[in-house]
Amino acid sequence: MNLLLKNIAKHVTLTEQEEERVLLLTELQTFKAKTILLKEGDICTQSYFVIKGILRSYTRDENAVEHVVNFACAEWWMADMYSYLSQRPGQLFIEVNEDAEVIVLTRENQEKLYSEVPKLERFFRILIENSLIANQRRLINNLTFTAEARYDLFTKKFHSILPYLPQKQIASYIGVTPEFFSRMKARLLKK
Amino acid sequence: MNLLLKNIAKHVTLTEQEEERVLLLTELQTFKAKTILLKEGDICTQSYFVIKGILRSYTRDENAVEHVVNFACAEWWMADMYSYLSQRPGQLFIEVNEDAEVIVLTRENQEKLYSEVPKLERFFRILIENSLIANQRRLINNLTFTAEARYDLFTKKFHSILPYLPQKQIASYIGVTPEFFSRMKARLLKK
DNA sequence: ATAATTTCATAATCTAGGTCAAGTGCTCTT
DNA sequence: AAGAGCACTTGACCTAGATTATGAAATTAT
Repeated sequence: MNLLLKNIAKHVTLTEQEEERVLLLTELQTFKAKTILLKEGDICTQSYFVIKGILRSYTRDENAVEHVVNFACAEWWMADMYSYLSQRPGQLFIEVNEDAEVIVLTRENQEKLYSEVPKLERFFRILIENSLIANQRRLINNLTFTAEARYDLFTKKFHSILPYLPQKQIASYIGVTPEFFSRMKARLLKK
Repeated sequence: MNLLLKNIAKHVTLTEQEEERVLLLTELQTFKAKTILLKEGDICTQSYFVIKGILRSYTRDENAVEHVVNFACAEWWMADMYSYLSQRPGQLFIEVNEDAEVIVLTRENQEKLYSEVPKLERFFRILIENSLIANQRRLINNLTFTAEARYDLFTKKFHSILPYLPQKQIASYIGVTPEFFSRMKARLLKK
């Protein structure tokens, strides 16, 4: 359970009482693969800190084609940030890719934590900042790199979970069809 | 000058003394079109709140092709967030598109404001949150929409400054070549 | 004003990546 | 153990968008 506390400790130092509060206001839960934690149109009332397993977020376009937005493995957070922050219906699905153990933090409890442990304002601000930076970088990468280069970056970012990801999901994340991805991989192996 | 204060007031309420501090720690500056405020490799030590005119950020890829990352017009912030937050060399250029009047906030003064006016922690957190949301949405749009649909979204987001933007920059922002963009526009006019 | 530079349009050709379709092996039921 | 469904591959064909090139119009500098 203290993986979350360890993670917080990387950015701010809490007293034992403050750590106590964090433990009390979060909850460890386990989910089987294929469980859907959030659907399009839902309001995202909780965020997930992954201890074990893999989560995945995606949207469906007007042709019902799924587009993977992100994966989260151990020590990553997952939520539909738009919906979570605005408390309005979002467009993301969040699904369990591999049997998972996650720490659940409700929006409500996060607000409580903000007032009871103000240092956490700083912690979450840093999280959001990092998330923003990662997003901007990915946007730039999508604009400037070819599918092959994007795949290369992907393998670096997610190498620890690579063998667990179906390649149609990887294809979707980097923005190509599964057919093209399959061909591309075959081409890369020849080199 | 109080456009910034008005903007802050949308999210947090400051006392007169606090507003005083904000005014003292920021500075109004004017820049001619084509001025380069930040270059690739620089450390971004200040962020800009636009009062008048237009700023633009972009990267150059390995073939020296420019990719527009964003535009900022009145009441928008502009910075290389990666570099600004991490204080490490960034990859963005920031250039003045149209003669501009901007409020400059240095990283240093922002830190001062955080400690002198803690409410601003909240203000800037909200800014970053909104920025993250906008970015994620754009990423999803790029993955799910065609160039034509992306152009449509662009005109909605930037309609107020549309006539001032060279179309090669618009093309770059939505991720197509100027030639293709020109033909696409001609095609759209026929409808 | 005039030269120089930049922007925009149009056309011909090319290619990264998409679509549709068929077939092979998996895994998961039951 | 048999079938139903997925995930992946491969092939033939298609298209959105890139590239290269050329010239006209519009800005900018001299």
